[in-house]
Amino acid sequence: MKLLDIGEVAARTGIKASALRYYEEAGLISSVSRHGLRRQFLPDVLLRLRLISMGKSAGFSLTEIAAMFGSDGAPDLPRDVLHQKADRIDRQIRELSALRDTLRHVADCPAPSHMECPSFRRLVTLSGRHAARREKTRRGGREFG
Amino acid sequence: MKLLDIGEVAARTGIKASALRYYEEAGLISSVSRHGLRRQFLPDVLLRLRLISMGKSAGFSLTEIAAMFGSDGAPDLPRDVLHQKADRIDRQIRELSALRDTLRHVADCPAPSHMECPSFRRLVTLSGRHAARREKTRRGGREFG
DNA sequence: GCTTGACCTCAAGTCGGCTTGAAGTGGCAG
DNA sequence: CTGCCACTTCAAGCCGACTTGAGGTCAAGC
Repeated sequence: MKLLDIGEVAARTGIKASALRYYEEAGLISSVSRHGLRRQFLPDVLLRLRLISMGKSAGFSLTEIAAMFGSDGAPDLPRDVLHQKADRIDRQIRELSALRDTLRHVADCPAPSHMECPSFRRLVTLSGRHAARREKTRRGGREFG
Repeated sequence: MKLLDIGEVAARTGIKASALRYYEEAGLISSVSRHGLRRQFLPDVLLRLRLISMGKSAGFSLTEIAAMFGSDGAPDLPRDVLHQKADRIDRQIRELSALRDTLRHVADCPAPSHMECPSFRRLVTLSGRHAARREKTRRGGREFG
């Protein structure tokens, strides 16, 4: 079983050793042994780090990510919670698509002021067609989306 | 021309007044006048705030967002830069889709350890099929994705 | 004309996510 | 045996994005 030195993990993932230590501290990854002082990781950590990176992309906090992927890398959460997370990601994908389309539109549309371009306004407003949820919508709440 | 009081903007968007003031400070939005002390905004600010919210979703910093959407809400950047941003978003969408699929898979797959489930591993590894870029890949760099 | 309450300013505080610096350790090459 | 150098710990620092608190202002309603 070949183990990876923290330095190698850093090199292969592009994540600094300091960040890896921080992740371990936070319970996101774990080293299986030491070689001298040096942490050694199972190769699986690479997969796990990809998962973490994706989670971060999706705007989840490290704490949420830790909760999502339990000890063996498999989510511990009940099915419905997982599906909720997936739904949240779906909404975000829609938002991102709208932004991407908006940027591309703007790159190509010659209108003098985009605020007056109907296609522009339509793009921005798209994906926002549900009522603005008010009230304490703290952490994880979608703002007026 | 009906103007919006900051309180109304806050109510309609779900963004706290303090955050709106912060955004104004940062040059992301601007108030057009005061009623007494109170900031008044053009209705367009709502659209602009949607744009900002989307940009945040996409992981752009406020500074990047400010650069993206110039004074009138229209991006100031050269076409190719805009397309680059759009490409970055596209990659992120792919990552998010992979995460979403992974979550859904895990919610439904009965394998005891997902680390050993080939579909799981495939899903995680998907969207990661280009070489890990090393070196100072600070801010905006995609990690091993 | 006084109170009220939603706003104002400005400085300081908070939180997440790391990074940096100082001081130490230990395997390995020469 | 001696460096060396990549790692270690721990505390402190930093940045972005806000929030909070103290103290102030002012249009509107009674």
